[in-house]
Amino acid sequence: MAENKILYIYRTLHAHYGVQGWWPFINGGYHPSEYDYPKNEAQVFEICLGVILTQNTTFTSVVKSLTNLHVMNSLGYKAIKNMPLDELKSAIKPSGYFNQKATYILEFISFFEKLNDKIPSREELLHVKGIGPESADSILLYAYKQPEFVVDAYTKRLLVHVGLIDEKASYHTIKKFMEEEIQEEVKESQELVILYQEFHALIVAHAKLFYSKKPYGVGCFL
DNA sequence: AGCCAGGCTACCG
DNA sequence: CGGTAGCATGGC
Repeated sequence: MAENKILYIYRTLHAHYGVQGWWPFINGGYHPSEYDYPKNEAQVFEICLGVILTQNTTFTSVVKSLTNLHVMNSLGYKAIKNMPLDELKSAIKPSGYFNQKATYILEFISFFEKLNDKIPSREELLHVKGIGPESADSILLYAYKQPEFVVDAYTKRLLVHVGLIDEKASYHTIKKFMEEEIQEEVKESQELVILYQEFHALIVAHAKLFYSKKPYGVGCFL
């Protein structure tokens, strides 16, 4: 059976850049080819925290913020909840928008505590202030291993450039398109999760090189 | 020096 | 509804 274009893009990126091993942790770093992360509640929360901090920011800036919290022995929801607001803001300053993000983090923590280790639904996540569609999907995919494809600005640029979606396509449209294309070939949930995780990471790795500045897609081999 | 980063909310027409 | 200003720091 002929592979569809989306799966072709995935195979090509994977062959080119190799396994990405997202999500990275402060403790443990990258873990390519190991998909049993997160291993505990602390790692689940660290991913959620990283998702909020990385909104419209580079992950290297996020690592600085997470490291600040870590050296203060405060890289956990209980510690963050109990620390002075100014200390939190100062710790996450490198990631930008620290006033907003401090509020978002505290909002998320009160939501997270009420979960009692249950997996949140996408709808529930979207009701938390500061969690939009991409953050909700990132949390579900990387922290909770749910098969939700993550769409970001890079994904859209790439798909527009190769002519698979329209410039005006919404987040939802792009997400459903990707999920349907991929599920033509991959049905099993566990396999789907790993593919979604790697695919999004590969798109980011590739797009950093060819889709960061206009005109987008110059030199892209897809 | 200016543009961009792994977005989201609030508010506008 | 769709479109956009504002949010803030750091890297190149």
